[in-house]
Amino acid sequence: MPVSSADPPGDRPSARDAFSDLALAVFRLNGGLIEAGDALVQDLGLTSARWQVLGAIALAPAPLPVAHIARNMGLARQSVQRVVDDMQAEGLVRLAPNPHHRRAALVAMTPSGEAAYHRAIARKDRWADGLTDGLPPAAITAAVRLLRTLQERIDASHAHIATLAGAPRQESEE
Amino acid sequence: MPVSSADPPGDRPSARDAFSDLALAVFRLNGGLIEAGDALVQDLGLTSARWQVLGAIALAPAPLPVAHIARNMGLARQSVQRVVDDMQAEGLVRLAPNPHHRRAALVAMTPSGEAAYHRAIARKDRWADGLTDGLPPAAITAAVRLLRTLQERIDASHAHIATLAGAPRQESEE
DNA sequence: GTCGAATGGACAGCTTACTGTCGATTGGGG
DNA sequence: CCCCAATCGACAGTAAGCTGTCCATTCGAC
Repeated sequence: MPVSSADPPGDRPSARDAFSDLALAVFRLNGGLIEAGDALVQDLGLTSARWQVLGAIALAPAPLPVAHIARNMGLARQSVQRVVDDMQAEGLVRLAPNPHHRRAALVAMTPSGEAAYHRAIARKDRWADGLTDGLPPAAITAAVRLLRTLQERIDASHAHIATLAGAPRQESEE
Repeated sequence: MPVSSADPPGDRPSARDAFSDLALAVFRLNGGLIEAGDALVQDLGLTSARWQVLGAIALAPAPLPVAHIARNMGLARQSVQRVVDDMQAEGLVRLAPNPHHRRAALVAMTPSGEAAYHRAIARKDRWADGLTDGLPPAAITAAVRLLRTLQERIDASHAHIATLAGAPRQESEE
């Protein structure tokens, strides 16, 4: 998405500008988290993406097929598929036959995958302790709630976006 | 980065878990914003990435070389370079000679680039009005502040990460 | 029982970020 | 004055997301 203009001249910061600032902050933090996550687990044979997939596997009560994992993560099937293929080739994950569907194998961690995942979590926890030191937990959870609310509204706004983008004129006057 | 485990059993949500939840929310919202931004400006010949680069150009008081724009955006030079090349090929942006450096041309918007950019902003504003409706602006700015604080701490934590990742043992005991 | 929709994987190709390496240009220290 | 460090662009290659198309499998409606 976009870039904010400088916040407003004199008055209260409009929700518009606050939203733009938030979008910028999300883009930057996304990059920072991925970069830091990669550095944190690099020597375990993991990356941020692999770690996230392992997390989705760990979170599920039973092994799932790739497409199901992708749905849980909010990603496209193929994105997860490639990561799983790579991890399978390196022995972090294995594919178990699915009694309910012949082609849709179930993805499960190997012992070495579990070991890497747990070491990753331990590192993340110690890292997070430093990052959140002195920040009120309530502030963090409030931010999480706000981000999730926006996420839900965005997911629900596809029709509105089509209107805004499709409307031939009328956008010159906002 | 990672995935949270379920939030804690009975007690207060630990900052650790809140942090994991925040990371997840940031990943998802990042994806949602990019997707929505792409849809919003698609017919203008823009993408979220192009729009952000144009924003960085618009924000600067004077035209800048690619490497400088990239620094301002927190991205790698090459990422911006390719987007600029594409936009130049399509006439959204033009390269002006740099009096101070023969090879480092200055990037400036063409009139058609400016037009697209302003239409994009108008759409974003109307979209943002809907998304933030009923949300207290203070909540948004508070979230922005939190995200920026974390961003700064992450940027400053590279040494710490190296310690956590490098320390051969000791991570089994957190 | 059969057909069709929903779901899943495979294959191919695109976008946007990254990295590393190279040569060109500039400007400052000795 | 010269050389070195910093900066910039070019080129090449990687990671991680996306899309679209195709075929296989399953399951439910009829």
